[in-house]
Amino acid sequence: MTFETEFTAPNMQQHPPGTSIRVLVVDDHPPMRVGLVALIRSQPGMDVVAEASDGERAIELYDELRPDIVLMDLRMPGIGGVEAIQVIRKKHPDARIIVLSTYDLDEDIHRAMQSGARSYLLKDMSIEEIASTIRGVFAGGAVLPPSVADRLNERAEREQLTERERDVLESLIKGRSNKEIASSLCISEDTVKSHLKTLFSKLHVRDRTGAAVEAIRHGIVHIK
Amino acid sequence: MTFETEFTAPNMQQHPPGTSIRVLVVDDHPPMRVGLVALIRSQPGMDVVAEASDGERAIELYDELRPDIVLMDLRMPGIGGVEAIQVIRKKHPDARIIVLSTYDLDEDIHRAMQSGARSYLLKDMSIEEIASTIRGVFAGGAVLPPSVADRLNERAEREQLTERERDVLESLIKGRSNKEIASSLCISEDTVKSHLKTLFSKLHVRDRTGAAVEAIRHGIVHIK
DNA sequence: GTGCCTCTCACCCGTTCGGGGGAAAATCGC
DNA sequence: GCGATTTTCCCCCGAACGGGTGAGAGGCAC
Repeated sequence: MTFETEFTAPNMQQHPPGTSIRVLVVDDHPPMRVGLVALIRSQPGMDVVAEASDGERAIELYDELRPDIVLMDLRMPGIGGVEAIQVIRKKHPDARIIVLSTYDLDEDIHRAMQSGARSYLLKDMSIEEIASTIRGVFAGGAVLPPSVADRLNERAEREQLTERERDVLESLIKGRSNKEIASSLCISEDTVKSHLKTLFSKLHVRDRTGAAVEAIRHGIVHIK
Repeated sequence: MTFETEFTAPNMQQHPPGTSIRVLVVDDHPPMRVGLVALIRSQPGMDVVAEASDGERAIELYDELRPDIVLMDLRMPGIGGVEAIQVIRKKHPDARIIVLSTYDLDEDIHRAMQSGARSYLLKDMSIEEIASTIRGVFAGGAVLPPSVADRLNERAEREQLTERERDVLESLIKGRSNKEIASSLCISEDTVKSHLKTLFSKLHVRDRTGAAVEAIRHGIVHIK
């Protein structure tokens, strides 16, 4: 699986005169919402039709308004961005959703893209990049800025964890010993150690502490 | 050390007609800067005199413009917010700086306040809270919204780590064994174990993995 | 079927880790 | 100077951990 890098130039798509790209903005930070709305309204041929501060409201507003583009933050209270994307795309497979995240947590990028997001932007990008990505996605493509495509591919090249390995990892981060992980997952301690061995080699670490740090660093497991 | 909660009502301070509260906005995320600027400009008696996207530029601009208020993000590339606050306050002890952070990482709150920030805001706060805090700090007080004061006090009640303990903790998070930590800090392995014992009890964990997770969770040590 | 992967479990063995003590310097505030 | 804190080091010891190796059961693909 490789992500393409067809980054579009600004204004590549001329929309019909009189109509605008209708955007739904979803972010839990009020000043960020103000910024995104101002940014979009300042662009010719673009308008904000609604704002939401969580995933649940975003789903409602999508159903109601059918915007052309959704600009979706990932980490939000309640229903997060990834889940909201899944719900929206299930009902509306043609929904065009662009993920906008603070972190370059590769695991979240991956989950969002697999859930059907068309593009992924980081908040440290310029307003030009953001605007041109909206135009590009509206024009129909899965538009990714080069830097993001690189990160996605880097993530894709990383070794995948199995479901069970993830379970062990989560349990480990809760501070449990091998014995406790075993009983919480209803398997033997030897099996836990077996999973840990493959886990260490996949994450390129040599002990549980390294595994915990690496998992948190890459957003494989969320704490907080 | 206890932080007071004298949260001010909006518009508590009437500034002289004709003059405005001159604000410097510092944040590395372009859309967030747009939002903060729009938010401030929309408030009567407030204006943005400049924007910066990193600590270094913020320091330059403060020297040049002497704004009434600095709205400062903490996590930025290059010189971070805490260091920028320290530099500015050293030259200008009367500088009024408000920290604006995405995370409620208690350790960063604490460092920023100890470096001389007058108040601390989180990005999930409303534009009303942000505006009224700017007015309050301009009026002269150290204004903290109640929720933030709570978090600060919670942090203050937590047990303090000594410098050496912090060194050991950082080294631990780099994935080092006790022996490696010892040689990297030029002390004996027994000393490392001794520090770890007190570290575990202060952080209320029982092993190095728990210590690593807890340190990252509370922002005591930054990864990434 | 044959292969591949995942999940499960087992045994051995050396190392590391963490808890329990104790204690001597150095630093700092009062 | 005196007490508190910090930093340094030491000992003992059992439990936990991690590496090596092997292997059976189940699922899926070709």
